[in-house]
Amino acid sequence: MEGSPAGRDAKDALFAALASVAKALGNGHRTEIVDVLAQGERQVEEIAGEIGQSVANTSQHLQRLTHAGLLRPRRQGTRVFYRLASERVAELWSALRDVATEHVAEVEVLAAAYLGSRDGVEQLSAAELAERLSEGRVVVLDVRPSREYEAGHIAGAESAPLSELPELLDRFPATAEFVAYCRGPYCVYADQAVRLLRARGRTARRLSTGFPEWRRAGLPVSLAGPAERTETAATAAAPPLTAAQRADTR
Amino acid sequence: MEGSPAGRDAKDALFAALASVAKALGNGHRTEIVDVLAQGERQVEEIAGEIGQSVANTSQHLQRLTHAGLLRPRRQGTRVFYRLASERVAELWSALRDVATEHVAEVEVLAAAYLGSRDGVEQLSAAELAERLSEGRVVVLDVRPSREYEAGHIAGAESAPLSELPELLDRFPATAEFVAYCRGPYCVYADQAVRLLRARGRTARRLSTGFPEWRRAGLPVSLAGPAERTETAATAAAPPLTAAQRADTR
DNA sequence: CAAGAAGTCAAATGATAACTTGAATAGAGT
DNA sequence: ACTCTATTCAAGTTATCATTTGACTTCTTG
Repeated sequence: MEGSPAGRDAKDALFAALASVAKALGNGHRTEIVDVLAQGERQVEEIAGEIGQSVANTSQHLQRLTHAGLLRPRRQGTRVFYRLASERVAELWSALRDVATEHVAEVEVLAAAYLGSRDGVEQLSAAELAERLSEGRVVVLDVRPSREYEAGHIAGAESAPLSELPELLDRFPATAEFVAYCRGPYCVYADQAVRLLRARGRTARRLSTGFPEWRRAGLPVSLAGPAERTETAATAAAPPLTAAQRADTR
Repeated sequence: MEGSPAGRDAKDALFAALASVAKALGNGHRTEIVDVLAQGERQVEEIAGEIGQSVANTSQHLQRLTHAGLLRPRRQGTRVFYRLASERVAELWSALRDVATEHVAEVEVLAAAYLGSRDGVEQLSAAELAERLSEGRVVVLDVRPSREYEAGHIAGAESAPLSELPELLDRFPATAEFVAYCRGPYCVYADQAVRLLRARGRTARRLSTGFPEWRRAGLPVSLAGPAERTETAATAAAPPLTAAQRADTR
């Protein structure tokens, strides 16, 4: 009854199909793609640029992800825009990242190598930021490319791409408490912004996660739309999106 | 600044490390292993039996999972017991299954082939079951092997492995409303139990998920321990385990 | 210390994967 | 119809994966 050869082949086929989704995520370039698309849809060439691969190769990766059900392409004339198939895909990516962060020792080392020394880059959880934000005690900086800011950002955040950050600084009092965020926990921009700010004697920390996680947690965001609208946990889409919250409150 | 070749190699290495976890799950046999281990620790030979593979091959799969950080082995004399590295691994498995279920059309077909026609096997969400259970309106049957029942089960459930189910039936009134559950959404036992019960004119449904999901949702369970104890959401470990809840309430 | 049991290792196999290169589509603009 | 652009396809190479087989290690027990 247990390992009965009865349903053996059927069971193997079923679990192989479940595993096919993991297989699609089992490549560094494809996880990078998912990470980028968590910010919003992109066309092939843009994605290729982001992951530093040829367009042909990127196209094949995109097709594997699509066939695995993780992406949904949208044709527009000669262009193809890819986006995540659903919010759940972003949640899966989050869960994967969390497990890797917790159980793969190598990740810590590689993250330090990529993000730079994290000494002096203090982190802040989404819950803490939400609290301070509601009390108006912080200046929140969105250091992603401005296009991503425009597609949606933390309610009340300023757009401050790294290149423009120095000039923007004069607008804020010397005592301002800054919090920078970008795409996710392994996005460099926020770390660089914090280092830049601290080098200029400012008080700055980074959000431990990124915009997609903040949004999934139902925290207040501003989204691009017919008319720009601000959503909060109260007005957000029906289900309270519990799955994302652990990722944010740690 | 974007695809700057500066941190290119470091970024690739980091994302490759994150993807390594997905790679470990990217094989049907290994996902089966994770599914089994979500019920509790097992030794190599048992696992090999469950997945219908040779011990040597199973051992290598177990080692890949271990090196990826998903499992934690425990030696005891000549035996090695494998278990999931943490609850988060089970959450990752859940997230993966959910995405596959939602976005991979093939899964539905293969599930039907493995579980048998699901006509007449009505499902019940964990939330619904929790409600009926608290009102004492159902008989909950744990149709996993009794060892798994003993390691932990839904509070108030009866152990009813398929082979013993027919005899047990006499103990319950003809009007009893049964709910069967087993390892997870793709576990056959519960479906078979429901069909068996209905063939005998009983009223029966299956829990849509399984014991691990129920437990992670903080719903009441009985766990094996020094003294058998019953835990509920109130007495359970500190964080309310929000991540699991979506999986259960659907 | 010999014998057995439980796992692991090593080598060999056929199958997939990743990336490159160059060619092929398929809309859009002229 | 020509041409440009964005994307995909096809073929080929090298690397990695899954599985089998048989030998090996390491504990336990007589």
